Amino acid sequence: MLAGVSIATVSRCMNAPSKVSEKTRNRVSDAIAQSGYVPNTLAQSFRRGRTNIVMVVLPSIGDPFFTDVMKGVRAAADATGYAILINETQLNTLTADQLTTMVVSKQTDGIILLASMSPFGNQVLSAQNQRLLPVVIGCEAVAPELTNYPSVHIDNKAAASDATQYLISQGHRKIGLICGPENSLLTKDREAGFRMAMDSARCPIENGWVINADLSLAGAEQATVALLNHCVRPSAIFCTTDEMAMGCMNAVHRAGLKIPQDISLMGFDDNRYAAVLNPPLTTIKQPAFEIGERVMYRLQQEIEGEGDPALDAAPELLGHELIIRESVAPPALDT
Amino acid sequence: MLAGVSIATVSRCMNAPSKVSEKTRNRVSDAIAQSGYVPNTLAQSFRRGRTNIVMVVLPSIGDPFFTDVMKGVRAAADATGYAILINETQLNTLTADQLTTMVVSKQTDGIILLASMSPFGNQVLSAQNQRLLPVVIGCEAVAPELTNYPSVHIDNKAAASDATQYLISQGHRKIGLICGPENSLLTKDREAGFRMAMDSARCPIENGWVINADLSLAGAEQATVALLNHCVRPSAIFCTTDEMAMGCMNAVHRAGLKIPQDISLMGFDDNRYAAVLNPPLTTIKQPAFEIGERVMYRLQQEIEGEGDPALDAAPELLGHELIIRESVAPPALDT
DNA sequence: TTTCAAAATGTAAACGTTTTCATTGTGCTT
DNA sequence: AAGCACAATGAAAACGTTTACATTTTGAAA
Repeated sequence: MLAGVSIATVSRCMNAPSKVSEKTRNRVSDAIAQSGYVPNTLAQSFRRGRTNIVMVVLPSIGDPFFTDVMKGVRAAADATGYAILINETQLNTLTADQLTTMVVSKQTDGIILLASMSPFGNQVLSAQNQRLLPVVIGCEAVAPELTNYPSVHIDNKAAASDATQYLISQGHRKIGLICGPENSLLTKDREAGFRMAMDSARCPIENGWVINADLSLAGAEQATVALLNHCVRPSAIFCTTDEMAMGCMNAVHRAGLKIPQDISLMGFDDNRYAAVLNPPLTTIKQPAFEIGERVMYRLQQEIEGEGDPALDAAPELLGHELIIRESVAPPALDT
Repeated sequence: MLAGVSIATVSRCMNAPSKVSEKTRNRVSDAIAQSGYVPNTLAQSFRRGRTNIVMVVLPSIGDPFFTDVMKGVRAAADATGYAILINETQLNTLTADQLTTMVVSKQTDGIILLASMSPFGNQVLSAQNQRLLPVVIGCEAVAPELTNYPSVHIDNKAAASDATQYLISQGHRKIGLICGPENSLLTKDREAGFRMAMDSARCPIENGWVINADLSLAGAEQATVALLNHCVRPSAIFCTTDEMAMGCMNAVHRAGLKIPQDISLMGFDDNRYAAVLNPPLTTIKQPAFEIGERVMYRLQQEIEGEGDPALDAAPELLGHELIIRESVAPPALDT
C-alpha cells in the first residue's frame, strides 16, 4: 500500500479509527486521497452480509400521497446511509416469488410494507417467513394476528369518522363512500370509521352508497357515476383517498354538477394537489413525510438490532387533521 | 452437496445449463428444490462485479410525468432482471459526491440521467468520469459536447413550437411562458421552441413574459401572479410542464379569473391529471412510459456491451402529440 | 535497565460464488 | 480394441473486504 501499511490497517482506519494511531491514520488518509481509492461496496456487502439497501413495497408510486411518504423514507434513509429499492404492487411486473427471492437472497436488509395485504405482503408476513428479515409496516394498521411487527400510521378509523362527522355537521345525512379495494387494510379502517360516524348520527346508509373502487382516477370516476345515478342520490361523497377524490371531482363536473353547490366532496390524505384543485379539496391531512421518516427509522432500529421488543408490539400512532377548504358546503335545500 | 456433486457443477447448472448433462442437471435441481437453496446475491455480485442494479437520477419523483417515465423504466428493468435505485436531485439530501461514490464503488451497473444538468449529472458527465460507467440520458437533449452518450427523448423544441402555434392559431398574440430553471435542458429547448414560433408569427415577446420558475406548484403560482400583474397582461399562458400548469391554474382561479374565458392555459407532458383538471388541460403529450422503456433498454445494451457505437451517437427521437382539451379558447375581444 | 500491560499493527482465514485448468468419462472412428 | 476428440465434472484459485489471532511496538512502572 502507498502508505506502507497493511490492508487490515486501512480497513480499520475506515471502520474503527480509534483502533489505529493518529499518525498512521493520517498517513493512510493521505494515501487514500492521493490514490483515489474507494472501497468496493460489493466486497463490503458480501463480507458484512449487509447491503445497506432496504426495499419498500407500496401500492403505487403514482399516488402523490405515497410519493410524499417516500420523501420521508428517503430523507431518513439518506441520513443513515441506506439506499432504497421501490416496488409497486399495482404494477404487477414482478411476482411475489421474484420479490421473495430478492429478499431471501439477501439483496436487502429489510422491508417497509406500505401495502401489507398485497400478495407479496402476505408472503412476507406469512408464518413461514416470519422474522426472516426486519419488516416494518406503514400507513395502515397491522392485522391483529401479526402485531409483533412494528408499524406506524394514523388512526384511520378515527380520522374517517372525523371526516364523516364534519359532513354531518354541515347538514349532510345522505353520504356516499368511495373506498379502496377489499384487500386494503387502510381503506377498510376508513370505511369502518365512516360507518361508525353514520351510525352514531343515526344516518341510514342506503344499499349502494359504499363502493369499492381501485384507488385509481378511473375507478373513482366509475364509482362516482354509479353514485350520481343512484335512486337516492347522496348530497355528499367521501373518497377515502385524495387521488380518488380527483377522479370523483372530474366525474361530477362532467355530469354538469357543481362542487360544492350541487354536491359536496370530502377527500383523505391532503396530498400536494388537494389545495390547488378547483375547488380546493376539504380533506383529512395525514403526516405523510413524518410517517415515512418514522417508518424508516423504525426499520433501521430493527436492522441494527436495537428494536425495543416492548415498543415493537405497540403501533406508533401519528396525528391527523381535518383540513377545511371549499369542496364541502351545506346541502341544497330541496333534499 | 445433497446431489453428490461439486459446487462448481451447481454453479454451472444455474448459469450455463448446457455445460452439464441432463442427468445431473435434474439431480441438482431436485436437490435445490428440496434444500431450499438460494444463491447468495451478495456473493454473486461480488464475484461477477455486477449488481444488476441501475440508478436513475431525476428531478423529482413527485412529478406525475416522471413517475410515468419510471413505470416504463421499471417495466423494462423487471423484464430484464434489473432493480432500480431512484435519486431525486430536487430532494437534496444526498450530495453529488455521495452519489458519485455510490457509482464508482460499483454499487450500480449504470445510470439513467433524467436531469443531466444537475450537479450530479454534471459530475457524471464530466470529462474525468467519462465512460466510467454506462450512462443513458432521457427526456432531454444531450448537450452537444456530450453526444457520445445515448439518449432518448422527444423533440422538445418542435413540440413547444407546436403548442405555441396552436395558441396563435386560436388568436392569441400575447403569450406568457412559465418555464423551468436555467439548468434544465428540457425547459431550455421548450423555451427555444416557444420563441421560434412567436418569431415566425411575428408576435413580439414583452419583457417579463417569460419567467423561470422551479417546476413546483408554488413556483408556478408565483410566476402566474407576476404574469397576471404584468402591465401588458398576456391572453394565454404556456407552462412548460403540466405540474406547473396545475399551479398556474390555481393562481388564475384565485385571482378570480376563468379559464379559458379570461385567460387560456397550455400545458406540457399530458400527465395523468391533465384530463381530470377543471377545466381539462390542453397540452402536449409525451410518450412517458415509452421513453422510460426505451431508455432502460438502451442502458441495458450499454451495460451488456451490445451498444452499437453508430446508434449511440444519434439521439433516439420519439413522437409528441398536441392534445386539445378545454383550457384554451380564443382570447376575449377587448384585447 | 528490565519487565509488563496495553496499544498498534500485521498475518491469514473466511465469506460464497465463478471460472480456469486439469482430470475423468463417454462415445465415436478406425 | 485402440485411439481420439470432446463432453462432463472436480479441484482450486480468485474476487476485496473484515476480523480473529498473533506479533510487534510503545510507554510506564519497577
